[in-house]
Amino acid sequence: MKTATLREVAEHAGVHTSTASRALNPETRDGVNAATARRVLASARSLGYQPNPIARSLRTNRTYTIGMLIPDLMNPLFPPIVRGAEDVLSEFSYTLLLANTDNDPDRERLTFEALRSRQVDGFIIATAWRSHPLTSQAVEQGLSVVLINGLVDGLSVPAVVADYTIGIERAVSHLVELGHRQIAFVSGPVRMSPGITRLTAFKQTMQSHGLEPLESLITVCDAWSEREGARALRGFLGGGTDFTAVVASDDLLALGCYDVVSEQGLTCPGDLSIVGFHDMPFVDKLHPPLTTVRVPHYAMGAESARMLLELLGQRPVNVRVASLPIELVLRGSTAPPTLRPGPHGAEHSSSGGCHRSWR
Amino acid sequence: MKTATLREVAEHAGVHTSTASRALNPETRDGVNAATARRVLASARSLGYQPNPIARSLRTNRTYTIGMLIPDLMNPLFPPIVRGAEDVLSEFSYTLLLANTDNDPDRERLTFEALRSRQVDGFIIATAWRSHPLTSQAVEQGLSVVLINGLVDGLSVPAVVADYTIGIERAVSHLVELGHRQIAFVSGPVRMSPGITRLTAFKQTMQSHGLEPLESLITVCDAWSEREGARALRGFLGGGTDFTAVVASDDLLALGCYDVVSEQGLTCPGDLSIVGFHDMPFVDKLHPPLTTVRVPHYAMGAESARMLLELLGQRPVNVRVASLPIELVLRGSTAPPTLRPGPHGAEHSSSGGCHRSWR
DNA sequence: TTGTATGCGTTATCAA
DNA sequence: TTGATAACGCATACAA
Repeated sequence: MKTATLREVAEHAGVHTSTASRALNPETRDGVNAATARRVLASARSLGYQPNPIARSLRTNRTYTIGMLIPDLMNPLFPPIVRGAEDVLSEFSYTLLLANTDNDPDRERLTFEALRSRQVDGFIIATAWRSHPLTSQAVEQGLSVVLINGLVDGLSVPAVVADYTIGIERAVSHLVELGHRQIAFVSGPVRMSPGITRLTAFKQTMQSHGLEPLESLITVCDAWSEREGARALRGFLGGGTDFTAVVASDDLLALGCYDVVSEQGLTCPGDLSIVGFHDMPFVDKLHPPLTTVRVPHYAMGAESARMLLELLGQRPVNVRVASLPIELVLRGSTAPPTLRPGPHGAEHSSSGGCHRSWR
Repeated sequence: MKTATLREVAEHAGVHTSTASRALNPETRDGVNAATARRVLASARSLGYQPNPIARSLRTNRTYTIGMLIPDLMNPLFPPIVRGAEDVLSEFSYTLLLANTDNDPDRERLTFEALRSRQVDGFIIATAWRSHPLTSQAVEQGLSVVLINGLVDGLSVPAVVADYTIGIERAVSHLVELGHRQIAFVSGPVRMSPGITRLTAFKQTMQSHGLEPLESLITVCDAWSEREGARALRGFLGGGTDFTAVVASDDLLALGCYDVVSEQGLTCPGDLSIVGFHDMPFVDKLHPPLTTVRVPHYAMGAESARMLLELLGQRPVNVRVASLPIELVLRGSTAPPTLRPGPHGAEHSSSGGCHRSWR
């Protein structure tokens, strides 16, 4: 089932392949007699001509394909990102080559080279390492790269992120407004861009409310996983420092906290308010529904593709970082702290809202 | 940043390009002097030679790319399927081209043609329509296609599915063992292969237990969505036929049932047992945790890729349908029917376990 | 405005 | 065992 070739179209129209080529290509069509152009187009249609992108690519060094590197499609973060990118890419007749890296440097390198050797026109990279030689080298070599979900330290490269800082700000402020003063933070890995950004934002927001972010109420996790989230909360509960609320840097971390809450016979939000981050699918179905920061993943994916396409365009474009708006989604996992009779009792005292009963 | 070409390698090694090509290609390497071969390989390595797949494809008509058509990556079903496929494809140096179709025939056709014109070596198609001209034509034209998640009526084509029938059997039998007799079924679209398969399995299993599948307790939904699931359950509740349990053909449908349960002030599993299908991520976190049929999506994706690769291999292979094992995951949404005092009261009577109180 | 000629980087056929 | 040559399908510099 071979499709017609340019030559066949040309013969059918009674012109030479070069003329046919020009007529078929909108860019060069005006250099050809309108009548012949019409004739060629008619022939092409009648023969069901489809240009062979392989041959074209060999000639033009453009494949109209984009390589996308993500850690793991099975992390609920990524499907909407990928889908957003694919939607705009396909709109512009680009095709997406997708590869998972599991955040494993070797696998990253391998898949990157595989895509590169396939002559993809550009890359969308979703591995959010702050230090990422792969990206640095790619940029150095003049490859077109757009980062999504994070930045690389010290590297000027187009990127799409969300207003993570504002997200954390909203989360913390919400808790403070509810009356919480002792707020714990479950941080994602600080070697990853969103991890450090959110941790920093947490500390700053606390201070801007006149609250001290206590080291004993901050745990930096090794991964964005439920297990790590659970570990963090267990640590807080056994750590001897009172707290009435937890901000998690990610919904999976928050889910881990949920597990510990029921494991320890506590209640949320009665004993402990919890805020997540990302608004993953179905966290509104949890018990209680998770208050969380909604990140516009689909829009981010779409924007990253638009940015890359722009980068690939003729005219030079200045590097920029798009930061998409974010919102706090109020649900059932946050409430005012319960004032239980404690040794001091005052809401603002260091052990106010003392919940040590669940230790 | 151009990579070295074959010609450069040949010159460096002091041989002709054709010799270099032969030396580099394991298939043809034995047709070349061992010493020269070594010399060529050394040159290639020292120049960092990477074959240009575009040029190779133009010549060989093989791209080592696979096109994958899925309805929507944002449906939690598909990420593991895609990931499974990508993992084995990349293992064999194939690259995945991914496209979403939204089950829209026009978009399907467009993306299919786009991938085809890119000369993908084969297709993995995850749109489970029972009647699918696209697939039929592709097969007719001799394209390599593997279906995943469904079959096309009357078409002999390799496919990977799971034992959906057994899954439904287990679900229904589980409910029957718990004592349920009036069991409703929320069916997916019957124009889709998994939809009709599960509906048929439900009816058969009911009959095998000596129970009559009542039309008034079966609703065929238009989509695998929460909204449709909710609509179905509302219909049952307002339909005048008693029932104590619901089997949903999909977890999203089951989620819709959950919504109606709380909307109507009912309890699950107290008033109503619910079984889902698929074991989507996080349904174990629902309240109550969803009893559901676990479908091995990742393994299915991986198997579909293996099958396609085999199909692409040299020796002809007979069409087959791989049906992967499935299991029922018992969680909190199923329990024995509550025996409330009803007009008849007998457990096995037609209105036994009458729960009309929630009408 | 159209045709000629050439090359993109490979592989495959044929001779030597 | 190796080299010369053509061809895959298209785009483009140049000539007409």
